[in-house]
Amino acid sequence: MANANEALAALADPTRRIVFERLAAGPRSVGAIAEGMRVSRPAVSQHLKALKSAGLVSDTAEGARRVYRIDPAGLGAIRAWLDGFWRAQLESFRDEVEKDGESTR
Amino acid sequence: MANANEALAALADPTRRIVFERLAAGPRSVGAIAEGMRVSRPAVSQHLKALKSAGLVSDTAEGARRVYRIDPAGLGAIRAWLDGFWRAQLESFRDEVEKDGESTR
DNA sequence: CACAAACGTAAGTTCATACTTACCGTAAGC
DNA sequence: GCTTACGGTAAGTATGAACTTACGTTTGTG
Repeated sequence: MANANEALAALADPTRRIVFERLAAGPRSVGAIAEGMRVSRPAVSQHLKALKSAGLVSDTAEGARRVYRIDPAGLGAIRAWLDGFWRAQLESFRDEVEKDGESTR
Repeated sequence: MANANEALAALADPTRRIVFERLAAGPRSVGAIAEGMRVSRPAVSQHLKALKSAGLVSDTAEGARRVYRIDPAGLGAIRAWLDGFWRAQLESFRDEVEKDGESTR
């Protein structure tokens, strides 16, 4: 839980990113998240399960409803993974400065 | 090209992450990347195509071979997207301090 | 105590995509 | 001019996963 691999895989799905971005605005219940979305509420539940397993969200029982909020752990894992690449990349740059070649993007 | 969505989707695949991580060690040809991997060389080619479309790698023709290297643009897109969440999350934290509830991870 | 609301889960379907083999173009070596 | 590396692309297949509807469970309400 909260490893970069699973977190990246979880955020790959567009619908799941929408769910996640809605939670960025503040904690919400499942129904509130699903409201106005194009997928059914059970679908949102399944996405929340995946996000939770990836350490990206956490939930709290609040009576009959269940409030989800963003868990910084998952974000942190991705950020750490990313930072590793930044560093490696900088070193790699330093190793081979001055090298041309038409980069075909 | 180089938007966070596509970059995240590209890095979701485990095999593609391996390819990407190999490139983090330094620029390599397609054959060199595929060497020792469990998938065929054409598979690696297809993954490189996806990574390139996501702005995560760039390639250079070097005689008969084609050398791939990491493109910082894709990483930057993800990082920017991530930083937005960091900020939003901090504000959201500040808004509702002091709130208990057993967080069931 | 019955009914409604909120949510998770099971089962099944459908569509995406990661892989394979086969083929084709291009650059280098004899 | 042939033949051998190198790598991209086409076509076809199969596994996974993102949905749907249906159902069960818990809480709150009359």
